[in-house]
Amino acid sequence: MLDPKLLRESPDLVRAAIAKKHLEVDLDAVLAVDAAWRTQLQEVEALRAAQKAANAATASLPKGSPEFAAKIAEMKAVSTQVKERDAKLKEMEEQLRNAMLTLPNIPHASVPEGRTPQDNVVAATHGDPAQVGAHARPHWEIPGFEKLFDFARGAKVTGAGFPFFIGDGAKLVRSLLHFFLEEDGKAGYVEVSPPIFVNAASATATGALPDKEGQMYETTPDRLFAVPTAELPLTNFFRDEILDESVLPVYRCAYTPCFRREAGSYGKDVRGLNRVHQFDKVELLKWVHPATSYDELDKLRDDAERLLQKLELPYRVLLMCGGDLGFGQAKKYDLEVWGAGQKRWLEVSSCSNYEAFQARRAQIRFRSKETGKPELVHTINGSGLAVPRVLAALLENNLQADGRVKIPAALVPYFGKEYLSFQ
RNA sequence: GGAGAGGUGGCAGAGUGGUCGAAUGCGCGCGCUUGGAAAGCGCGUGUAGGCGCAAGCCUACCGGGGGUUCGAAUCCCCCCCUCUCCGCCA
Repeated sequence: MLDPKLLRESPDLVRAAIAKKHLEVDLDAVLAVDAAWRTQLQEVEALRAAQKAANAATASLPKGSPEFAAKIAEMKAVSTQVKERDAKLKEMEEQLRNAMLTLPNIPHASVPEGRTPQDNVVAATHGDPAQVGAHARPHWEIPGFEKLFDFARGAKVTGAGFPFFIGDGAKLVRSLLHFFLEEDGKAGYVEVSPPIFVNAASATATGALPDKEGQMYETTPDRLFAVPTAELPLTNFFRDEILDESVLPVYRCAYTPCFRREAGSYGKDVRGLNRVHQFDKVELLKWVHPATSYDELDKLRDDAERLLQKLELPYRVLLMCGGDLGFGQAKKYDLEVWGAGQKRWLEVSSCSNYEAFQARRAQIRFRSKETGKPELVHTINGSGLAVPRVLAALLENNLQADGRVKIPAALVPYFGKEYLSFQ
């Protein structure tokens, strides 16, 4: 959600933001709703002030006296009027809130212009895609793949996109998670093991509701949502709180399974481990002082990149253009690992600065030492990292002539062996 | 899951349906006092929204939502949470 004051004082900034994100929003309609609401608010508050004054006067009159009775009769009329206008005001408040929710966050000045993924800017490339994967093939075509990654039985037991990981497959998942958490811990992120279901209030505060309602698994009868990312429980940790400025920045990481219904996905995207309904991911999240948020975004991106470097996987960093930015994001980098067999880039981390957009909706603030007043924090998050696609890239890039997969040196202490075998 | 008790400001804790944004204490801030500190004394100390150049003014908020009433922290209903006891259980 945007700052209503910004909308009133600088509507052109908001207009430019909408254009840069290539969204269709009727800003004038929002402004009109806002103006109407303020007029109504002033009317209601004036009436209330009168009502309060009259009530105070009544209190000093002797009960049962003619003056008392007269005053009450008089106030009945005011009361009726307040109720009518107040009902109208509530309606308009709801309208205003809905209108405000249609306004996207403002992209940072450094975000490139552009409409489609083709307009994203390659900010960095690490490793040489051409030099790896001599024996590469799509991971799902590696002989013996289904022994370690059993999609067919997963489909039987639960449904498509819920694979079983078996033997070395399961062990590799566990090794990666352990590796990620250890490395993230060294980088200063405090490990958290959060609930993997959140309530509607939490889902709403981070914007998952109502926008992505159909993308989440929902439980009955309690109406809890299986988390699509640890970002949800993690961000909501400080919901409706005012932090001491001295605790900022707060760095946290969390492993959770992530659940996504992925309605509407199709094609190559969904082959093998590229896109599944349940997957494991370590999420990095920071709550920071607004003055430092872009430095913190870059540092978080470095932290995520370092994981890929240690795994010796080729990857690139995309700076997302305006049109490819999420609704609430001010700036975003995607980390894409090279899938040597599929010959595709696979997104494994999305590092974003939401500035105050999430914080306003979730009411996460800190008390400014300077002003003594509460201010909204900036929130930054990114994966560090998502397991299945890293695993897919590992299989494809490190496949040997003998059909085994070489485990990167950094991972060997966790995996316990230098090779993964499909036998 | 059952029975009971309770949710009030940073914390503790009062509050008869009417001048209660809410006593009092603690904490915190500023000042006085002191050689310095403690104690003591005085003043101040919530959040949000609207209006205003500003000083400031107005409105709302006593777990959340709804209701009764001219008027609700106080009465009624629903929900959430916490505590105690019982049951069940990894």
